[in-house]
Amino acid sequence: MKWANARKILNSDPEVAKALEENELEYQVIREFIKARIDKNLTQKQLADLVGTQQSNISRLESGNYNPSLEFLDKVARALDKRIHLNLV
Amino acid sequence: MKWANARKILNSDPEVAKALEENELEYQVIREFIKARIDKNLTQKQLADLVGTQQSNISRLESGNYNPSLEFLDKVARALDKRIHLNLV
DNA sequence: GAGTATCATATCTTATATGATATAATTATA
DNA sequence: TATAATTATATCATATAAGATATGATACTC
Repeated sequence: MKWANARKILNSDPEVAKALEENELEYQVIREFIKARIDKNLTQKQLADLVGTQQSNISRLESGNYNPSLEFLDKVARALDKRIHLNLV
Repeated sequence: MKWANARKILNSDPEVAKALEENELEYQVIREFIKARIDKNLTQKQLADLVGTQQSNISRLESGNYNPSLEFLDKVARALDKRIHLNLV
């Protein structure tokens, strides 16, 4: 199934649609970071060491229900040899 | 003077270059938010009311030396009828 | 230049992000 | 299937974000 289709079905329930809309950014950010880590073939532990934190904290970031600061995201991004681009659209 | 030129001069001092590089994201984000607010002809007070916070907190965001959370930035963006796009590049 | 609007700064309180450790759950490998 | 590797979850301590109020500094307007 195409995502557009799945999204249409999900949106038909107002509560689901609302939850999706409100958490769009969070999940997009999580996906970006997980993808970047996997692309570099790093474990959470390895990334944690590069960042200077613990594996559990990387897991917390990647698992959601979390509101990271811009600086923390920036640190993780740099450990992944990336830079954050943030735009208002 | 073109920015590229100014940047070249600034970069010639390693300490200045380092400070610039480290704070690039912060200043870019600040500029985005200030521009979006001005474009909508809102005062900090008006934006604060829309966000549900105080004028001083908007000023704190726009004045730097601050490490906002993703959620706070998202709230402000939405009050400005914008959405945050965050990418790793 | 007095009065007003806007923004910056200082400071307090409270909520929560982050560092940290331990351990459970899950997945990969032999 | 047992062992190891990896990830998720729980929890505590500490640092700090964010709400809030007050007031100082700057810029407009009359």
